[in-house]
Amino acid sequence: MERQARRAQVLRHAKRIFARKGYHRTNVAEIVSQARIARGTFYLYFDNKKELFEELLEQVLRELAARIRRIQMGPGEPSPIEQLRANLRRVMEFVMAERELVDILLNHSVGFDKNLDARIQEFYERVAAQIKRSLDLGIAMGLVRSCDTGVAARCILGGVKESVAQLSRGAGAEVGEVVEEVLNFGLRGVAQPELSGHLAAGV
Amino acid sequence: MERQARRAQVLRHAKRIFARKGYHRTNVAEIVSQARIARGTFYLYFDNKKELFEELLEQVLRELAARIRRIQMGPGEPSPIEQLRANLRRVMEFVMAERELVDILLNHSVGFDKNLDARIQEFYERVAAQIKRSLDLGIAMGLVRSCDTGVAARCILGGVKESVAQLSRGAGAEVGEVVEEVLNFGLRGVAQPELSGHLAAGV
Amino acid sequence: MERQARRAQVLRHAKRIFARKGYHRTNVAEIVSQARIARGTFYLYFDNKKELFEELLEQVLRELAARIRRIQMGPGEPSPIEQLRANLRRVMEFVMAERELVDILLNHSVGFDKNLDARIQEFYERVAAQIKRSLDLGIAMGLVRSCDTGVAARCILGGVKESVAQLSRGAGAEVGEVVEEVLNFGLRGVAQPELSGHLAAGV
Amino acid sequence: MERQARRAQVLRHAKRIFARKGYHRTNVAEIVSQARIARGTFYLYFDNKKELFEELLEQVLRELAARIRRIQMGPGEPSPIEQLRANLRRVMEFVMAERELVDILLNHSVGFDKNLDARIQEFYERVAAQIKRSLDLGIAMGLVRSCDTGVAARCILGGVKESVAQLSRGAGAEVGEVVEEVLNFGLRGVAQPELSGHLAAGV
DNA sequence: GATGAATGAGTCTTCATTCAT
DNA sequence: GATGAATGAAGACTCATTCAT
Repeated sequence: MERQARRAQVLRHAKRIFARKGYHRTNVAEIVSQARIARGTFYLYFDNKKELFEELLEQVLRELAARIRRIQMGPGEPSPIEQLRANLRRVMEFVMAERELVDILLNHSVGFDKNLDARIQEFYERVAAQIKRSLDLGIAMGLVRSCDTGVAARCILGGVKESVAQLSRGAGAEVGEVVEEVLNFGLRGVAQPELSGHLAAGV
Repeated sequence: MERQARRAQVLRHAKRIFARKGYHRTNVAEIVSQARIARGTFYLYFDNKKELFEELLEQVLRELAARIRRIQMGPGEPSPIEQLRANLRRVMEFVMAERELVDILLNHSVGFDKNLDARIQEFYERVAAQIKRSLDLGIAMGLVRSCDTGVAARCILGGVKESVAQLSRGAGAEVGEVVEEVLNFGLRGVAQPELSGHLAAGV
Repeated sequence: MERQARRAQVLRHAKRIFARKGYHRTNVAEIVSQARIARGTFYLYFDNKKELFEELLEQVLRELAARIRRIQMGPGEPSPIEQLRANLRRVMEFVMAERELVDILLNHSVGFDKNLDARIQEFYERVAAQIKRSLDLGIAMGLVRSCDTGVAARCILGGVKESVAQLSRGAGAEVGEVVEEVLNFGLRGVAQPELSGHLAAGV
Repeated sequence: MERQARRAQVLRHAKRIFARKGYHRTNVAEIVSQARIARGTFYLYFDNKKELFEELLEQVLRELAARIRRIQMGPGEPSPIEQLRANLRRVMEFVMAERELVDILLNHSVGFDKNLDARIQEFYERVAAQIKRSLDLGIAMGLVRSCDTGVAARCILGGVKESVAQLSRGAGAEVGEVVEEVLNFGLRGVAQPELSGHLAAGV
């Protein structure tokens, strides 16, 4: 486990630097200097610079994926809206706890490498598809207005991403308030007009 | 005007390559090879690689800014919703016409340089502020529900960005449909519940 | 003669720039820009940058050589000292009139090119040899003390060069005073001790 | 000290090449090839080509400065003339031992860079000033004839420089003879006529 | 003759990665 | 395992010279 501790140490420092300067402007020299290890040691733990970066990216995608849970419809489950709220809250709390990681995902990862681009693209695609499925179900249940659920899903995803970025930047409101507003906005955007009125201020 | 034609030629090729590979992975050698000019010729028209990139970025920001017009409230003006629709349409049409440029903005520009980052940040900030002002006005006029307009503005901006990206990627629906859906979604997301019902399918 | 005028114009500007920045840091772009001619035109008048530089150097060496006259011993000639003084004066007056050219010779010409180095070396060698011959003659005539005339000739040449540089730099005394002091110093340095006393203040 | 040895190795080779070809015509490729190191290794030891050159220049100026000692007038000190002779000898011996370094100073350093030019200029200025002070003192003591000591100092400096260059070129006499002749010449050039006779052949 | 756009060889410098100790 | 000196491929930029108009 000594090995894992070393890796973690390097990852921690690399994360900070990647978040600040991006992949290309970060050089191995700075990582090893910050992590207080020798240049050669770096390559004992990571195949190369790119692999390290990918590992950080994998970390953030895995964690985010874990925090976005599928809506459960069984009896005894919290209401769907409550589950959405919980999802959002888990995502936003992660954002606040791991700003640097989120920064890497949001700002420094696209256009860096074909494979990685695809990996990230795929993640968002999956999230968007999950939202779309929920919307389609909502329509079937008469809760969601009839609409192009593909586009609507993108709008919701985009709204969340932008709010996440804003939150990570440290500007704007508290996590709780942002969660409520994003949820409120998203729900009203797709809700059946007749139901929209029932969405109270606190949703 | 010969000079401008040459510049344009180089810009055209560079745009394509930057869009595909990003700033760092694009090298001057490839630009000049694609543009069928000699290495030195490049430097007759641009100070350096960065300056060329910035010019492309400036181009897209300028064009987008020009296409997003402030909502006019005077008599004889089209309805605010119609003006929003026109804004969205102009933006989306530009996206379709200049996918590569939009790609550069969306995927390859953040985390590249302090100044450029700030330049882009500022652009989005301005757009978000414009949206927020509209929402605040909407609240005063009783058209928009009471909400955290800062967060809501970010949600709208995010939704547009994500839809734009999707559109640029070539996936999904037609421009017209996307415009309508984004508009519809955004309006309902912030509209007074009583008015939401009046937003017909075609808004 | 139009052609000669053009050449002269370019030479004049090039001279100034070479004097200020040296051969390597002066580029053809600046020369043609200052001379208000097109880049291509430059090559109608000069084979290349180096040739232009050599021409300037040739100019200064030729002019200096012309101003350093062999001492004439016949009856009716001015005294040898008077002839030395005239030589020195002619050299120094040229220095003051053509500082830029002298600067090129003194500061920017050595170590630039094998051939040119040899050319300059040879010039100084010739001057040194001339001085040495005079000293040898002086010894034969009992005017000059017995000494290593090779080294003494170098000392005299060095003294003149250094004084010339100082003069060109604009620091120090008037031409007349410098001429007298250099002459006085040089003569005393080599004169027979018995004659040294006869060299009055004004030599 | 390993590091110092490496630096020294590179400096040694660079010195030789700079001496032969000057700063601009020497390229890093040749230095590393001669020093049998890789291109990148060069930059482990020196920031860039210019810094390396400056270090060599600094070396020669520092060493020369150390070898030129102020004349001490106290009892028990060697006679002033003996001290001058020792200074000259130390300088000339350094010249013979480090011809390449001296070549760099004498032939390749002027007109290369504003700062460096100033650095060298200043060095000579200081030496000239030191000579001038000695002459002024000599006048006060009745040993030196009344003269423009500024110009005389330049003549002496020039004589030494020229002799040094000659010596470095390998032409001419032995160090010992040159020292004696330069000293003799310089002293007689400025001595009170009455004393000039007392300066025997061996000064 | 004059022009100036175009050329491309030449140079410095960076940095991810390796390997002998 | 750890080290850090060494490597060399890669890339940006300059500038003397040419040549079609």
